[in-house]
Amino acid sequence: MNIVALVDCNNFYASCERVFNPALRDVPIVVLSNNDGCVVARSAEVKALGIAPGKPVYQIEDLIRKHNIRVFSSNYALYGDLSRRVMQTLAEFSPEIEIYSIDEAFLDFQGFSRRNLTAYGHEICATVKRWTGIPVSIGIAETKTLAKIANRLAKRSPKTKGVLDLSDLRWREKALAVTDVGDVWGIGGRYAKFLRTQGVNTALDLARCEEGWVKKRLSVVGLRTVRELNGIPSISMELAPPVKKQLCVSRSFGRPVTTLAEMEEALATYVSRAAEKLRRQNSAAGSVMVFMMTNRFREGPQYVNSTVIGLPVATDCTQELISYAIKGVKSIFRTGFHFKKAGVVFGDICPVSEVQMDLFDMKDREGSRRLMDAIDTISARMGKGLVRYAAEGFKQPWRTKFEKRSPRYSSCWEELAVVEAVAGCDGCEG
DNA sequence: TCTGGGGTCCTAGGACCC
DNA sequence: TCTGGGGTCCTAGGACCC
Repeated sequence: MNIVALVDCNNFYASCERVFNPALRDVPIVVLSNNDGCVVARSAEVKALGIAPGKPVYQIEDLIRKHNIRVFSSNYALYGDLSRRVMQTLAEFSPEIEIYSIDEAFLDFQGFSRRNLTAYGHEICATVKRWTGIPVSIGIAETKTLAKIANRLAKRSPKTKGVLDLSDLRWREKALAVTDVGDVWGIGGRYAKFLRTQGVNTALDLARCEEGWVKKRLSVVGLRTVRELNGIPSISMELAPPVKKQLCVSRSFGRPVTTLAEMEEALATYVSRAAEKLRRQNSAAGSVMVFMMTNRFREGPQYVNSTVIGLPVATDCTQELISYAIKGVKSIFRTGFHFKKAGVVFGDICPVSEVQMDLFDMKDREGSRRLMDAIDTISARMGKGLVRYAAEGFKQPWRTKFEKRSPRYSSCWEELAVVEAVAGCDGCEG
């Protein structure tokens, strides 16, 4: 029998902030999106206050003051590093693991069925907590979609102590009956609304829908979901991270951009980040799309535009990609607007080894390859951003804000956590 | 003053070809 | 008055995820 576990970190970003700062334990915490704009993560205390995810922070200033909520900018260096540690720990417990997102992983438990899976789950929770400081919950079931539901219930019910095994049929129906259709993995806001108009209100209602009808109204994706709810595995484990077909880097600006020069700097910077990602997966991009937009939430003249530049020869070389992107920027930039956000999307991505060459291509590709290797090596050894293109600008006044970021405790020498010895401390051993 | 970022997949419809 | 049929490819838009 197919058995899969979904391990999900509890309030991951908020939990990360607590790992190196015990004073934050039991204190309400929110973590903000880029530019310190919206709430993207909440501790349990904040969820209890009813603050919705995605809430713009300026709309909850009063609540923050009243309940003394601690507010943090996103600290991706910290979260990424702790995520890696959690995943490494999980890999000890199953030969097959799919890292689904920064805070979730599916473990294949096939062949484990004779064990007491609930006890095994508790052992995983305890080990991850001990080794990384991060609390996790685990849902176990025959399919990924059911494991998601099990996980959600495990988080909600204190009785489960963080682990719920739904592989027993008797429990499955009960679990589906208490799960709102909108809380099913794969059913978003639009589908949930539509399904409710059809009298489909719970996961159990959805599981009992006729397959032909589901396929017609929710496409084959919805059909897979329904089958999964009935215990038929229809979404397989992805053991290796898939090569990206599209790579995007976009950011809101810390303050409005009004000049072409600044817009070019910003785009050059984003292209540089995107090109690093591209090289990490050994790919080359065949097209570059750039876009820019004003702030749709503000009064004043609005402008949104984008342009795609097809490359004669696909490349992973930063300076070449920057030059195409700058051409795009020049073609769509207009003065007289306060730009809020811009970005770059690489498309027509193919493996570097399969790049179609051009008979009349005169570029020194071997030379650029060596340059890229050198830059990537320096960045890896000496720190990101140490070497960069002049086109990226120096002061970068438009940069995204992270004004409330905690120290990068685990990935930056200057910001390591400091432990002060206290005389007479009896908690120390040896 | 202040409203995130980065992805995937599927479908419908148009263009184009024979 | 009359206007085939079937296939492929591409793109835009819509849905979803964290």
